[in-house]
Amino acid sequence: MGAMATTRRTGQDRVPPHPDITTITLQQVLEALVDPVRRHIVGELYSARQDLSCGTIDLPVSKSTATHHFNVLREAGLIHQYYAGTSRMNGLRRDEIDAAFPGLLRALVAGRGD
Amino acid sequence: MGAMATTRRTGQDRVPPHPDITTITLQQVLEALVDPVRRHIVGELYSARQDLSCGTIDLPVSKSTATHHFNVLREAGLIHQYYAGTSRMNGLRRDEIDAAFPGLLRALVAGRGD
DNA sequence: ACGAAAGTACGATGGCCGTCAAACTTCGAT
DNA sequence: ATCGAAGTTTGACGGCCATCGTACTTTCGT
Repeated sequence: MGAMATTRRTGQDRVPPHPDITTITLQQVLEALVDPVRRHIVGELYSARQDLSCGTIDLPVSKSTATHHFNVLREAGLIHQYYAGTSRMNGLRRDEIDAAFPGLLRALVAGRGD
Repeated sequence: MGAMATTRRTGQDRVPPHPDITTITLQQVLEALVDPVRRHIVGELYSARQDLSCGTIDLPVSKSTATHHFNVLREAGLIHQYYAGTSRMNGLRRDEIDAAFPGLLRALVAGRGD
């Protein structure tokens, strides 16, 4: 109602909160990575070795569900997200994950056959 | 009412089926190990370095639930089970797991802090 | 200024899974 | 032969989570 009374929210203001990786438990990581769709996302980011927008990774789910999965991954400290135009970019927090859970990421993405 | 017509079922006949480990997918393993109770069981077997009966591992759940968890672990190819008297023994299939999913077991049991 | 593109927010829904209690089975000991 | 110990089986229940459609927001081109 208040005609544009709210401050204009743009660009950087849209970036969601990212957790400190050291506060993440193994339990959280496993709950995030037990889902095949989310593990697929991580696998793509892992082999791409660069940030990817949500759209570039095609998933067997609707857009709203995809958003949900990216959110879970971010909240688990596994990816970082930021905006580039209308696209939301996603990057794997590889080094941090490796530091917090040595060997885990490699063991999971290596699990080819699934 | 065939008086004892059924063949007496004893000892070895009670051992449940164990899957060939190479038929197990990473997805199955993760679904098994995402549960904290089951991961605790695996952790105990891992550090004990010997077979343990269900009773020796104390769990924060009822006996029937414990049975359920051991079953899941067996069906996921992670443990083998056999009877010793009234006790059911459980052994970690460590070498087979390591062969099928290199580095996974170590990464998971190392996750101390949860 | 408009429209399309790329996601997001919000319920609603459906299925799966961890949990338990109660009744039962199997075995060892007395 | 009985009892107790150790698990199992079955059925029921509750909660969580992946999924979707719809409506909405932000940004970029034109």
